[in-house]
Amino acid sequence: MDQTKMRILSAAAKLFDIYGYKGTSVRHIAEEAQVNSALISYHFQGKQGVLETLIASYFDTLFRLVEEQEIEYRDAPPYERLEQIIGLYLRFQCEHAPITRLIQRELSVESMLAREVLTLYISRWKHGLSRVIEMGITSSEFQPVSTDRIVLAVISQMTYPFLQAQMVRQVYDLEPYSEEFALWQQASIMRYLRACLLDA
Amino acid sequence: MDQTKMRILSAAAKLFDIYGYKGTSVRHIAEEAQVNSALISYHFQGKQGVLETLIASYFDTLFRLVEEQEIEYRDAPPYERLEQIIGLYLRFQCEHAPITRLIQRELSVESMLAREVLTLYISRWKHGLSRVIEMGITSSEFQPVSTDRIVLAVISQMTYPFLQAQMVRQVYDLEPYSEEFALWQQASIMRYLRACLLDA
DNA sequence: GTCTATATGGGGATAGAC
DNA sequence: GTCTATCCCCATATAGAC
Repeated sequence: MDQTKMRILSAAAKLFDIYGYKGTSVRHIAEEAQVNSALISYHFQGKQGVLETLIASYFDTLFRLVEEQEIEYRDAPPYERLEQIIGLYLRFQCEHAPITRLIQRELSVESMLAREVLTLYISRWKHGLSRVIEMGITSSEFQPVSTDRIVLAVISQMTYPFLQAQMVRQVYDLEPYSEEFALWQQASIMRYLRACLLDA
Repeated sequence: MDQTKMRILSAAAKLFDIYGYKGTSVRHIAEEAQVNSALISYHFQGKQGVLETLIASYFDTLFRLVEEQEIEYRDAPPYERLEQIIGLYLRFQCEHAPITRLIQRELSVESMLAREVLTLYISRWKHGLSRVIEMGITSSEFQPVSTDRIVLAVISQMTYPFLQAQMVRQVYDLEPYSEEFALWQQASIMRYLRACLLDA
């Protein structure tokens, strides 16, 4: 990928994150990327193409990492695998915070794109967690519970603080991108999971 | 409030929810409300005025309900009060789902309005929960924990499934506005709180 | 309070030169 | 691949008649 395309993508990611997709103009992206505005249509067939490229590469990278980790922890017990996958998701969200926020926000509006992202990517994103839980239930290491509901609760705790980073900073006096926050978040989620999956 | 203003407000709430604030035009609101588009500027000084009115009345209603409940449960033990306030927040979110989604989405974009909502309303929204937890800690009924972090985890579990209602329906096969979902959500949050506040 | 008509600006996209 | 100039559309907001 040549330099111009990269500059456009990172400028767009930054501005979409801050002002939203509709709140960001092609001209503004071009200015931030220090690139002529016509190049955005040339390289990405328009503003929506930029968004789609960002989303696709976000999930492609994530799923590649998940696959690598699944091979590495193939023989680990479910609880440990759960801990690992949650750690991976959290780290990834934090390292790709602008696009995470962008995706989560745009998913909540009605659009063709949102529906496609849900079916193409989000179900697989969820599956990364639910398969590990189901594995633990099958092997009787976890209580038999409604996997979907548990996964939804976990994803809520993982994702909401990143989406509402300004709220977290301003109202909760916490820094959502700090190492300390990530550690607490993981500990909190694992405590929840123990209460659901291990205790009666 | 006369009928025209009401029609505009409910049309706007519906469309802002579905298409987002920026994704909704004044013309579209007027059409949905079956009202002349000039009346929106006349009654609310523009599109942003409609949004501000919706947000203000949402929180005014919520805080009124919270105050009423605080009087009613004045002498109840902290755990029961916690259960009550969470139930109230959940019911309110569900009954005012479009505006809840709208607010949560728009909060995540950088704007003057978002900052004002955070300082004016969200801190008080959080306080409704944190004061009950702090009360329980003071009376030694709860473990001494970081209230802010717990409240953030609770709010995440309460709010994210409503914001991402389409995801919940399409990927999790759950209906976020159903009675059954609300019951499970409350039970799940209380289980989390017991694990944090009561157990070692 | 409500309407019509319109002013004014900004948006995304592209044709065509280099 | 990159730039300039421009087209066309749609948005918000308002002036002024009723």
